[in-house]
Amino acid sequence: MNVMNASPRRKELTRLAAQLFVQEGFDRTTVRMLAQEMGIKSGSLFHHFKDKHEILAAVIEEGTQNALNIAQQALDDCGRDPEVRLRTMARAHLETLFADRNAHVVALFEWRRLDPSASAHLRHLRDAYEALWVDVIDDALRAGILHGDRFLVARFVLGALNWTVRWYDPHGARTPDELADELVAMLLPNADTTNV
Amino acid sequence: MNVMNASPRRKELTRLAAQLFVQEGFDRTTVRMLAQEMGIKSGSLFHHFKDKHEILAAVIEEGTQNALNIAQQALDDCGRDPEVRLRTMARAHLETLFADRNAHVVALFEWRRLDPSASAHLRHLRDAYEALWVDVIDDALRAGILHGDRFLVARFVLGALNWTVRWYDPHGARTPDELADELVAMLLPNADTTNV
DNA sequence: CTGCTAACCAAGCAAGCGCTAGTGTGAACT
DNA sequence: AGTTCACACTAGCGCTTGCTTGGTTAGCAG
Repeated sequence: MNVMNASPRRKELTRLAAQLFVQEGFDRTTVRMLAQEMGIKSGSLFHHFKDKHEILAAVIEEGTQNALNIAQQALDDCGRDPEVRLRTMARAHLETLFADRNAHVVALFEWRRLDPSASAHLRHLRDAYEALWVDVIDDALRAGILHGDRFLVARFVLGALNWTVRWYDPHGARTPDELADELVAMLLPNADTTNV
Repeated sequence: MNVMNASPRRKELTRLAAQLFVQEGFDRTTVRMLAQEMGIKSGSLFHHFKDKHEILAAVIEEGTQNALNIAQQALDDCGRDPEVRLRTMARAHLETLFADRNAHVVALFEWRRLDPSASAHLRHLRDAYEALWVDVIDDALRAGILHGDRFLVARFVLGALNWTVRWYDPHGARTPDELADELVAMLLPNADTTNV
């Protein structure tokens, strides 16, 4: 079941919803709050979305689909060198994470509020994204610049990156790209990228 | 303001609350559900806790205090070698994370539902815990077995470890200790700890 | 026996919740 | 000119929420 954000109006509403979901959390965000933020009355909201859960699904789909597109594009453009691909992927991850910050925070922390049907569809999207990572990490393992179990390494790296939404300020001292490079440098101590 | 879990009755109620908060999330857990799980009526609950938010604070305090104690103890017992200390800290972290799993999952994902007064007190506890980590990582940096910015490395490592609650099954193939060792091995490729 | 306290219960209030039903309204198409 | 349709509104239903109130019970100290 594809949720689809066809109309531009709906896409805008989804963006606003994402912001509120981050501020308040899904459960504490009422349809009346959502409607007010959108400049309409609460009843009108159900013309665009069949129920509150569909709004959540729309938010998460939007963010995940974007992440997938950006990562795919970045990988296509960056050549075959395993170290470069690893760095590219880390950069792409943080780039989306802070470009679509609201949508991703919702995806990471409100995942469980999805109803089962939407959850199944969105898990496929997320798995596709994770597969890109496992692929890149596989290359790095074969090249001998990383060590360990492929899935384990992927999850450790994704964990470290996703956790950044908890403490990193994108307007602070470091750019997302620098942050990504620092993580890769920590993992690949043979390269002399101990700058910054 | 210390929340305190003085009475043993209250401690038991806190443990049950943690379980429900994990299952349902704080917002979706009603006082009636909590009361039923505890074998009492919803009104009686407010004899033990002044309001629902105090239950959340009690859960989080319990878990964080435990983590601090365990880590402190483990560090006191493990000598001065930086690599050993790093491994010890990672093991201690995963040990608490899955021993007091419910309390920690709540602490990680329901943090924002705390009211400001409790939040301030508990942030101090958490900062004290994070300080232990920064200390250990400082040693590792000075010894040259890790590279990068001290806070950055600490947060990447904590991110990778905390994220494990999302995918790791403590009853699966790997013990928490093995998991911790794999992470350290990934970070310290000079050591030949690529076993398991 | 009396007085005190911790622990509990029954009943229910006021507020807020997601969502529905029925009704315009103005722009676009026929 | 008539029809359609996307979009919005008003009003409120039925239910659940956190929490309060006033009272009961059992255990224990003097």
